[in-house]
Amino acid sequence: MTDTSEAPRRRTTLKDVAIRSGVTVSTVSKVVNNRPDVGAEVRRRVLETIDLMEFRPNPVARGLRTQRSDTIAIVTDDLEGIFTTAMMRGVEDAASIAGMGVLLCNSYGEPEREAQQLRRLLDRQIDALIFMSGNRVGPRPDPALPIPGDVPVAYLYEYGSPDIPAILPDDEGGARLAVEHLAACGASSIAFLNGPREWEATGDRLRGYEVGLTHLGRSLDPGLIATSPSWTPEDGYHAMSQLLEQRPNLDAVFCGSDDLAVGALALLRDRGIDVPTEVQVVGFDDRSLAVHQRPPLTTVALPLHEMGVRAGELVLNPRHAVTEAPALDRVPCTLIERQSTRNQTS
Amino acid sequence: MTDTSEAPRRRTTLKDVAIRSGVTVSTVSKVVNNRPDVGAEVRRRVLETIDLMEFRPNPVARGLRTQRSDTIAIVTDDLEGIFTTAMMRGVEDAASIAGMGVLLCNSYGEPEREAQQLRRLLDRQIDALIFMSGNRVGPRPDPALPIPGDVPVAYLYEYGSPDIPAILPDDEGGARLAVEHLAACGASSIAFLNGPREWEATGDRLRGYEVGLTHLGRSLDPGLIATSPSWTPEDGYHAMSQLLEQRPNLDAVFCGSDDLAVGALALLRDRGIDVPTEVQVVGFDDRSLAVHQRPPLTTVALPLHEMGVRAGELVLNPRHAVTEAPALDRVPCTLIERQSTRNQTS
DNA sequence: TTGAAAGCGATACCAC
DNA sequence: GTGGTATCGCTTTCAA
Repeated sequence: MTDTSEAPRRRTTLKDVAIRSGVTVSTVSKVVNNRPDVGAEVRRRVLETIDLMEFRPNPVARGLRTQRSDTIAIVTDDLEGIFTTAMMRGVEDAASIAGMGVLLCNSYGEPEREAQQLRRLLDRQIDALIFMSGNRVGPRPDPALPIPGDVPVAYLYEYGSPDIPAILPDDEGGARLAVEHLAACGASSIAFLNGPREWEATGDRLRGYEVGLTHLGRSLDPGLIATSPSWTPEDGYHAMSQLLEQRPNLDAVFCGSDDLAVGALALLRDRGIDVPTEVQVVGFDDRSLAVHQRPPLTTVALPLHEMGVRAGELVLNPRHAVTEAPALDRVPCTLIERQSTRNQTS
Repeated sequence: MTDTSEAPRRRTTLKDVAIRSGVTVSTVSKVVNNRPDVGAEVRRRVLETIDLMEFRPNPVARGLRTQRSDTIAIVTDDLEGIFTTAMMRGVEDAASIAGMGVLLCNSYGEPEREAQQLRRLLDRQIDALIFMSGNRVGPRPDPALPIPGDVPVAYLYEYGSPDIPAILPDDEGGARLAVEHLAACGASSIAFLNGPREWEATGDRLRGYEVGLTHLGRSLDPGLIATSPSWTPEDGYHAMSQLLEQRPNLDAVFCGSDDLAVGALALLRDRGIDVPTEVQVVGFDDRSLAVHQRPPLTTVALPLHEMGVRAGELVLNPRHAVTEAPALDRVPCTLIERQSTRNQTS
């Protein structure tokens, strides 16, 4: 095998830099960690040598000494969850500000794997831990391994023991947002095409729908609520047709997910009902498909990135937790206006 | 905040064990790494102390000394890819046999991120590297950072410079499998409902379809081939209807993906055409939805797990690469027989 | 402000 | 077989 890559020549160390710049390792170390007690001229010289020699401190050695790793780990049960990436980016953004890296681990939802992963992570001196659900908010059992008290922990998109702070989306508030938007756009009969009951978020969204209507001084009509047995567009399609059967005069429908909304849109199209002039539609989740619908779907966006950021900040500044201790942090959703609802200002 | 977890008491070290068992650290180290040069009695005693004290060697310290991390990293461009998890499990299985752990990193498909991640990984003394595509086989640029020659590298579900071995599914062979199965099940007019041309795998599958038919001594009929503009069931539905229009007498259809097959099944159902008595259907990928179709879908399974295993073994035994140097390893697909095709033996 | 030296927790070479 | 000890690369008192 002809070797195409660089020779594996020994990496330059603190000592190399020290010798080259005519000081001792102590001094170089101070410069690297930019401590104040270093003369300006010396610092300049050392810094110069550092990037001349392309020195990067060995994190393993540093870790041995400091017992830290500048790394925070995310343990998830579902890599493929459609929300993992967005949340992870949030965590990474928060982490990188603090000069930390993020590690992702998959427990496959198996406690045994989780324990194994945690053991590994803890052995590698992880500095903080975030347990994240990939696609579904809900309760979870305690970590498969007791976490040492000096490792901050948070739940993200899931929750459990009140000892561990959790970051969740404000599904209820999001649903209210949708209802209020529809009302503001002139809808008088707003239906709710809900997702499967077993999903915790659907309960929250239903509550938001009800609270929203009530708050608007409107009455609740059970005939305006349909529950789809699944999240698929197909079932959304059927549920929408039911809804129309029960309440032919409805002029708006709030869907519990974008997928359901896709189904609803399809049915409305098949029936020759125009969106948004005859019926307005709002989805939930702001999946990428929302923008590609005809018309582009107005939807409630989950604050995934922001949730990740908060989780990251939370574990990086555990002092917050001590003082404020917000066991449950509900992050507000935002409404993304597109063309499946009428413009509020027109 | 009342602390519910264990006190963070200092972890037990090699030295602790040594003292407790009345030997020196050298000896304990030997036992831990089960070196032969240790007396049976001493070994027993030390081992006993080890699990009495719940000693686990500190991988950071060990890493500093050995320059290794017992960890192999996977860098993927797509965490949410529907195939990531299965391949990752394969890698993990191969790794765990060698006592290695696996780290997953997301480059988000951005070279800059990839470079950043690689820098981090290399700094942390990763022992091997696998670049993995989450959902689509295709060529990729060289690693965003030159990889030191002593770190074995492999591509998984993607490929690039011939210096780096690649593990890919044998899409062509898989397609042949499907065609041959359909023929064996008595199909005389086998259509191919292909996916979008831009996807490399569809080309391979088309070739397999053609080679398969040719090999069976059948002629190729362009009218039996449809190309769906996307992978969605909707487009599969339409393509299937086209196919029937062009060749009303077809009695089998091989679909380029399970999703397309779902669409095809839907159309056949709508048309009142029975599967498998009138038309037999085979999918590709063996997604979980295949088994839930009516009838359950016969499909060609991608050897994802096996591919992961091979990638893992490859980077763990780079000597193989030196001698055999299989730049491209095509792993055979397997046929999963279900009820959308007629039983071969009946 | 700078430097000397003691670790962090393990491995490995070399005596005994 | 077992033990002493230098070493991996860096951080961190503590003196100078």
